[in-house]
Amino acid sequence: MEETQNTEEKILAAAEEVFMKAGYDGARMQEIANKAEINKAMLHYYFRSKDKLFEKIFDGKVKHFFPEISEELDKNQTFIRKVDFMIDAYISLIIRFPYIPLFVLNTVNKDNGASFITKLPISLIKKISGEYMAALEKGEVRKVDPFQLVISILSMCAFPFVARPIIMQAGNLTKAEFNQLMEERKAELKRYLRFILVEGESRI
Amino acid sequence: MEETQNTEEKILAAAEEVFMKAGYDGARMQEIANKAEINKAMLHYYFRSKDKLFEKIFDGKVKHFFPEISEELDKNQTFIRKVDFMIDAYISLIIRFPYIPLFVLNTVNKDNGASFITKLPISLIKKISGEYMAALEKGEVRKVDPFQLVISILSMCAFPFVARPIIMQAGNLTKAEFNQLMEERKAELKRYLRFILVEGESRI
DNA sequence: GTCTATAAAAAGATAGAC
DNA sequence: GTCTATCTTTTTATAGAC
Repeated sequence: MEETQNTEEKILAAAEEVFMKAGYDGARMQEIANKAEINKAMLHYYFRSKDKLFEKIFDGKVKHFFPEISEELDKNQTFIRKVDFMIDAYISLIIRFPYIPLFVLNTVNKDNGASFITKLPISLIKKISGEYMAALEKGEVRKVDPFQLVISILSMCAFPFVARPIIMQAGNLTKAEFNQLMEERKAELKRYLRFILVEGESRI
Repeated sequence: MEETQNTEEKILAAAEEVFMKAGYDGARMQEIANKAEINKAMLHYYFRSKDKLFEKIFDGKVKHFFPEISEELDKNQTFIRKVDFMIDAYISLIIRFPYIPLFVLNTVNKDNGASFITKLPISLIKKISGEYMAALEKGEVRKVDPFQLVISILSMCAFPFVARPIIMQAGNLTKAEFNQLMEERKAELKRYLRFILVEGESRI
């Protein structure tokens, strides 16, 4: 944390924290003001309304909903290695920002959430599908439904984090142990994907 | 809908609808009253407070977060067939009650959500793990981490529904097309699980 | 049990002094 | 830019007549 954090930055940091944990409906402007160590009036002075402040936070965080791997996907690598990279990157990302998945999912599921959906870097999904198709042409991978495949990878990476309290209860885990489980999960998922995409191919 | 739906039932039906879509924080007692076609005072007459009403709804719906397949798991079947059954049952369940996953996940992720977690039928997770271990002993399945496996199955079934707006956007789908995709997903996931657990040698 | 009216509290937003 | 004080609206909850 910087010593020279100005008011706007303090508000943004506080708002991020509160909106992430409580969501839009659960967030309170008073709590944001307290956390930023300023008064409510300042929130409106800088950002006019709760809506506007929320949008600022969403815009800043939405890029962390999907990992930035576009560059990596362009490299000359096998598809399975690209998937490896994606799994590592995605799980690492969410371990760092564990509140983002539920935050984003709630926002886009709200009645007025349609406008937020367009802000997501959805192109990643199509890009991975495209990479898969190219790999299929080369005979690198088995034939599966590309869209379902991408959904499955994202699901297996992201869902455990939104279900964290349940998983912690089921496995009787501490927060540290949960993170450890997610670290180990990377290798496990990479194994799964090999089974799904390449091993046993000769029998099909 | 029954003609002879009394006030309490009307309130519960309305509350369920509103809480499911909006969550606790987003739900408004006035909206529940409107939907139930009674006035707000009645809500408090029957349920005292918003908290109490919410808890009633949660208690009634939480059983639908996991499918009821305990009986099926006890049958003398291969593990892979039990997983098949679970995938079909789970996806069918969520297609019927699409709001439940996000509703439950939000509730257990809230600061005061700890008390709600214990109400989930978490034993299912351990039961499936146990079934897996038995199958492993018999040489029916490959060695994987049982806990990670169960998490993966649940993830692949449930996550697409909480990410529905994103998936619909990415695939340019209508609601009906999305449900169709989820129906097809059953078969795709069953294939995946065969690749993961028994390689290409699955004999049905 | 059901209603209208209203209290009580919470929460977003603004006015105006400095 | 920052603050205190206040307004307005929303929302939960209750009182009391019928």
